[in-house]
Amino acid sequence: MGSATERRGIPDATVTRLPEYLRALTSLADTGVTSVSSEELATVVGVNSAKLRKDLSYLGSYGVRGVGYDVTHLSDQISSALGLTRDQAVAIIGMGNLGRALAAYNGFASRGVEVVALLDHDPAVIGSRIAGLTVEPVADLPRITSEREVTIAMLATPAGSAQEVADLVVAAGITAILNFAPTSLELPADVQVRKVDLATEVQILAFHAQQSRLGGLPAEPVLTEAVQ
Amino acid sequence: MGSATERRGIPDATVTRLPEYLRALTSLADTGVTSVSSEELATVVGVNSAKLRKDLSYLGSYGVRGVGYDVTHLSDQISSALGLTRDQAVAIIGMGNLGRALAAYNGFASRGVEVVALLDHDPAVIGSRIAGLTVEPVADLPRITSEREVTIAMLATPAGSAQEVADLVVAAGITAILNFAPTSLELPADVQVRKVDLATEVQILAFHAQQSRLGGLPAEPVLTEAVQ
DNA sequence: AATACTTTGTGCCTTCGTTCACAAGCCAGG
DNA sequence: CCTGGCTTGTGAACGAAGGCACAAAGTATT
Repeated sequence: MGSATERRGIPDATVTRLPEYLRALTSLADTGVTSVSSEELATVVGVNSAKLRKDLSYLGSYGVRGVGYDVTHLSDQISSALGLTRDQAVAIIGMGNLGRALAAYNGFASRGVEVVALLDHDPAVIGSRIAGLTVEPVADLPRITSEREVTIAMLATPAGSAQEVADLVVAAGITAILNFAPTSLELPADVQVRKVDLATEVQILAFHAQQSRLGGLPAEPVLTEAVQ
Repeated sequence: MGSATERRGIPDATVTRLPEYLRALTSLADTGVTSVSSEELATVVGVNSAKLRKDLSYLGSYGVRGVGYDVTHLSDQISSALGLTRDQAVAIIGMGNLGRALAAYNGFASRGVEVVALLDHDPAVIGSRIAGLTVEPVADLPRITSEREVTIAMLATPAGSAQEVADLVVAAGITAILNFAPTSLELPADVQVRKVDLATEVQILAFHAQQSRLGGLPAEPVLTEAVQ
């Protein structure tokens, strides 16, 4: 992640928080708020206000001292920094349970994400319609990618075929992958991969659950740190 | 007791990686491998081998110098450290697209996660069967939690009701939540929350995709003042 | 038994991220 | 215009995480 060709610009940790800020700002705007202080916004998203200000400072100085930030303007700036000036065209590959759920997920549209293609390599699935789109063969990925300007692929295949499909994705010219398959992918360094592994998340929670179960003891209160 | 399970203060960053190691080890065991070096395992999961060794050292010294780690034994130790000696009983709340997909996801069983309850508060959904379970009313959560020893809740409700439901979850005695709703929750400090937000993940990738698009340029990456 | 070889476990240094705390800057009111 | 009250933006201290490099500790070989 932090390795290789990282432009000395916005730190990774900050980038991962920007979407949170954006969501909170959008929510505030919906309730008619036009101006917000770092303290207020920080409370909403649950972070330290100094961290929030520093994060925003990487984008430029868009706050007004003594006043706060203009909600609309800040939203625009964050959107711009994230590259959301246009919707991101996403292809979902693997139409199992998860793939279908992703295709039908209605939380994307309002946040700059548009699903433009559904792919599978099972002939029994190809051609069926899911969430308003027709499932297409994986083999068509290169054509689809260039025609619809796909920038991001969501991999929802079984673990066994994830690497193989990921190679196809990269060959098709896509450089950003959201990997839902429970396996790690070996890909060129210039391809960005983020991983969402549900069982992993549960196991991390299991650890903390165990800690708090053992934690009530009078022994050592040494580790009462908050996570994240 | 005095020997093996001496896990005092495993760093968060390590905890998040342990499930990855466990998955890789399980996969290795399935292919008949009985012993593995830190270098080999590190390659499989895509991390630095020194980091891997340091991570494992927090659990204790289970490697043999000159040889490596016994796959089965190490798996057991990690499982134990994570608190996976028993399956984690999980309740999924919110039976929309995502909740259904989670309920039907077949990647849990083999990794120590058992879905023991599906909940919703829509009477039209309650009583229907999904993935072998009957959907129950959210109001029954306290009883279900104690009867089935639920330790973790997955929140797959709309953003609007997430906080409200989370409060119920906590009131029912659950202290670990995996939040799929695109909102941040305000909860007591002793409740562990992890968040999975799909749109956020895509937006993070969008940033990196944009970076590599602009990558070759010598100019400044982020200064978008002219945009209005 | 002694030497050669392999791999772990970890001390130390570097890098990255977080938090504090305060000067700088802006608005409002008199 | 000046004063007082807020809030931003950031230098500096602190802390967590990452990675190098090597001594320690084992196996294999002769």
